Amino acid sequence: MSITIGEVTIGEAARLSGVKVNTIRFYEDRGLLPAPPRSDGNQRLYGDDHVARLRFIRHARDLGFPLPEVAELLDLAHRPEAPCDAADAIARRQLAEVQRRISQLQSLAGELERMIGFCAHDRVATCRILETLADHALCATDHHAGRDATSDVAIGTASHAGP
Amino acid sequence: MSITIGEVTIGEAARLSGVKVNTIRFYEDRGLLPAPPRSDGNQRLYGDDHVARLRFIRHARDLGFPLPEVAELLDLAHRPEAPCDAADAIARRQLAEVQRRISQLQSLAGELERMIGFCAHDRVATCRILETLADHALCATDHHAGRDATSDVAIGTASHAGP
DNA sequence: CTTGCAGCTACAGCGACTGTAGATGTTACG
DNA sequence: CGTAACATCTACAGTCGCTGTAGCTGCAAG
Repeated sequence: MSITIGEVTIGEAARLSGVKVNTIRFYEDRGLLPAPPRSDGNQRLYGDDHVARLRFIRHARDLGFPLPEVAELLDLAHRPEAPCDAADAIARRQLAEVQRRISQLQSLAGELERMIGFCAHDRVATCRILETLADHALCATDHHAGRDATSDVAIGTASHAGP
Repeated sequence: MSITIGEVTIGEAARLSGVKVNTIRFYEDRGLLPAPPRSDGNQRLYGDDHVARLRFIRHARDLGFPLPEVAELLDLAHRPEAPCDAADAIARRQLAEVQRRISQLQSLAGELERMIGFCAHDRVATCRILETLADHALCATDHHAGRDATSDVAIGTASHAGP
């Protein structure tokens, strides 16, 4: 018989996995997806296992795992007897990273909200948003510089002071 | 007189602004910072206005504004008579983007927490983390594909089905 | 006069793709 | 069977926002 069910082209694999065609080739190049057999006309032919692997990669990527960690997870996934501590560690590391990014973004959102709330919707000259950026610019690096910044510093296109 | 106070080298400007030397040159290249005058020995000489501008850029970048928007904000900042709606719009756009990223990351963290919570800390064969990735891999793209994925798909190195 | 750091230009590299050019393969229609 | 339209092939450039490097030159101190 030799029924090779589910052997699909790269385009079909892309459709089935939700990974773009170019990205599939990219993953192959990076060793995340083994090189598939080719047709007579040199076209890649993928089986269900490839497609499943692509979906695994896609999901892991959606969760924010960088490619090296995705590779690690894939590696673990096909060694069923290995202890799962490693996978746990990777997931926890990733969770910590994600939480770090969330709190970073939250303080950032808070500052943006404050900026927007203060905006008088008048002229740029009195715009709190730009003032905030300029003011913070002046004080944000006090730990770098001892010099007391004069408050009349222009943000404009630095016209160079004549010699 | 022609007292050109505060003319500093690039290294000093870096220290004062918190922007790295290479990054300052990069910003100049990208048109965010005007090319400063040079010394006899061809070295850049920055004034207070340049340093203030660098601090403005740095703060805007810290808030996550991409460079083109930073450029827009800088543009606005030195046109004091322009209405500040544009700055407001940029800030609001940025806030929306940040909030979008936060909620994305939060659902992501939720999923990671669920994965980790379910982990039996046994063998990979029963590891919920890897199963979650594989399972979701199988259902996550149902909207792409009509084909009902068989549940015995291996994630392992796609050994190609013989012809 | 030498030492050593700071600055100069120009370019390669990161991560994770995306998009393109130009050649070939495959398929549908007449 | 021909042809048109589309899919795939390889190979490489571009994206973003830097960072780091190599191999120079400038400059202040001892």
